[in-house]
Amino acid sequence: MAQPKKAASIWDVARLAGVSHQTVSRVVNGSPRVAAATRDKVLDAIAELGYRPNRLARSLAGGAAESVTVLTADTSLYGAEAALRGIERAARSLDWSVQISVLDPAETHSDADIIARLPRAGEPTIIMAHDEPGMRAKQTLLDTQPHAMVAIGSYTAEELAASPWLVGMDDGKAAAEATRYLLDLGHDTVHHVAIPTSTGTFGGGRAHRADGWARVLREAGREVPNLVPSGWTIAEAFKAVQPLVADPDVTAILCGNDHLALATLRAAHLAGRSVPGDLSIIGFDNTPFSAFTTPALTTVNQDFESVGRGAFELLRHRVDGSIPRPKPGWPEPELIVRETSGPPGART
Amino acid sequence: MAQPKKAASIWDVARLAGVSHQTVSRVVNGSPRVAAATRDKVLDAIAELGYRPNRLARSLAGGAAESVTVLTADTSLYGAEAALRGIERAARSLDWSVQISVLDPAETHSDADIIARLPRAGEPTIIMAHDEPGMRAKQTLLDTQPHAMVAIGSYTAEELAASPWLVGMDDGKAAAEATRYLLDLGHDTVHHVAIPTSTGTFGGGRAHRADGWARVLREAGREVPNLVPSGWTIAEAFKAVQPLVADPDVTAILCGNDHLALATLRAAHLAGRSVPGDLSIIGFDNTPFSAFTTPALTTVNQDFESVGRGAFELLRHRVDGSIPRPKPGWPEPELIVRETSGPPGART
DNA sequence: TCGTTGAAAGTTATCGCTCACATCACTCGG
DNA sequence: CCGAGTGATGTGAGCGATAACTTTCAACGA
Repeated sequence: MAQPKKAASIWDVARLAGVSHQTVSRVVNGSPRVAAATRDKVLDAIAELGYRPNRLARSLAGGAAESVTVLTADTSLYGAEAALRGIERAARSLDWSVQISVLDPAETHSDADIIARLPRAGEPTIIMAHDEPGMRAKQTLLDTQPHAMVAIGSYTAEELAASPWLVGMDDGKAAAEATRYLLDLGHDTVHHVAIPTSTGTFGGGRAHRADGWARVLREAGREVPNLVPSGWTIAEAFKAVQPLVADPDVTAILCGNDHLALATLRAAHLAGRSVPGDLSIIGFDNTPFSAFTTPALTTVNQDFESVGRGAFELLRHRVDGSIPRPKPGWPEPELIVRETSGPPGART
Repeated sequence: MAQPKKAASIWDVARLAGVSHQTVSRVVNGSPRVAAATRDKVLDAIAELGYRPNRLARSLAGGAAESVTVLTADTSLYGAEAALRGIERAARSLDWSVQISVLDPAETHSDADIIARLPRAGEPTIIMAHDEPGMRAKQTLLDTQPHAMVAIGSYTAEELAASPWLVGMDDGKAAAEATRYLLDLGHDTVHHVAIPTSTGTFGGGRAHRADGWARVLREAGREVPNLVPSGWTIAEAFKAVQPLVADPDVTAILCGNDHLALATLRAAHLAGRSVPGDLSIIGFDNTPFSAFTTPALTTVNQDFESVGRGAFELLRHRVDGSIPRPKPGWPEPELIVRETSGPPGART
């Protein structure tokens, strides 16, 4: 066993069972036109040799896909992780395999670079990245194999309808809802600490969370405060929100995700401001920890896992050219009110 | 473009460049024995056709591995996620591809089931799972392809030395250190809320964190309290620690990971116990959020990403039969004292 | 001048499997 | 009693590369 003894091939099984390789193939793939006795012989041989089909050879020969590659920006983000889980589950249940490839935000990936990550031309691919390299990857795939790619992100209903290769949720609407909720609570205005994708500094400008927030403020005739940009890490956010929590006029902050909200909560605490008494904080994503912070975070729940599953389904259909576009069968983002939000000056 | 136009193969390139397919192969693989003029012709053809090698075919023919499959239990655990990131980074830098396959803890996976997840016989595999299915997967691979598998986990120095296919850190030592630290602070004893892998109910019984904890208590001549078992989720932990936080005699709790610690912190808060005044809480893993809770969690830092990288390196060497075993070049687990720990009855 | 040498390029076999077709042995209707 | 029909198998050709030879041909030394 220590010796990497060559693995059994379909031919070895065929020889041992005394049949042709094609018959073995039929048995393995569950073809109905095989005599029961023959099937048993083959099955025995397979067991004895410990044979198992080589997926590589199979896809090479058959052209059957049965494999997805996920191009992602950062698996440490809760949303990305959950979506990946959804993809994996869905794929697994159909016996597809899942490859992941992390796009480094620091590097500039050339088209060739991106293409090189796919195991073969026409490889079904899901893109989960909204940063510069992600956008580039999207464009590259759109140009080379539009029928075998799908992108996950946050899009408005119109965008989703316009591009059959887009999957996502309208978190702009959710951000609007959260903002309106804070306004209704009596806050004069709401500040926004934004995740990098919301700063709209690169092509495409996915700034939906920020858009929804700004729209509601304008509709309510309020001043739209400068958006506070933050990096993805909690530490960056902690730094970014310092001026905000130090300003006593700021009574409500909508954060781009729960990590930023946690940083804001911490910063507020250290600045001596009580939450939600002096300051209301709302997060985004309903990250598992969010229900257990002190005070517990008010946040927006998003079912990323379903989105991941949906992306896989859509991709599968696009690849085999069937059904045009399945309905997004997942719940809309929804505000979950916990303990970090309340009326201004409510000193609990 | 809408039509899944067949991708260019090496033959197409050869034809266009007016050379043999082998010459194209030489150019693609950077063989030195190709005339400059020929190389240019081929390169032009490649560019014109947008040709790119098919990895499947390449591995089929060459036998070159260039692919790892990661069998993991749960990508939502910080440790697993970080290790996966480490693996991906290391693999990517060598141009290997990474497959992931999530083992469902609820299902009982048969050997065949596990084997079926690997794209081919002898597929290099890294196992990151300590639950029932993970153990089974480990055994299966150990039996069928010991030279092409590596397992990540927490092991003692002796275990690591004994099994050349093991990679990990000695978190038992770290747990011991944390326990000793609490004892030195003046606590009579330390309670332990354990992650599922520490309850030792299944084969192998990886109970290192709990072991280290119990050992120190015994060495100090203290009573070893009953270990409090918890599930992986924060909600489960929250439920499990209720009796603990309700008991005023409990002054120090070591938690199996930061999520459990967060739940404990929350439960303590709701039970009206101040931290660290009435109760000290220590977590494990130094999860990103742990520095930003209020109060900030004292925890044990572990460099999972390095472990992941190390696992990949080891696997690579095992596969090609080189170097017996590289030294684990990552930092040992280390206690990070923040705000949730202090002397008993210290009412800050 | 002829054989030697070695770089450059071409040929052929293979990897493990699926596809499309060919073959073979029966069974059944006229 | 024979050809058609049908289910069970076998045969051969790729899929897209790489590996291991073989061939071609110009340069070079004796």
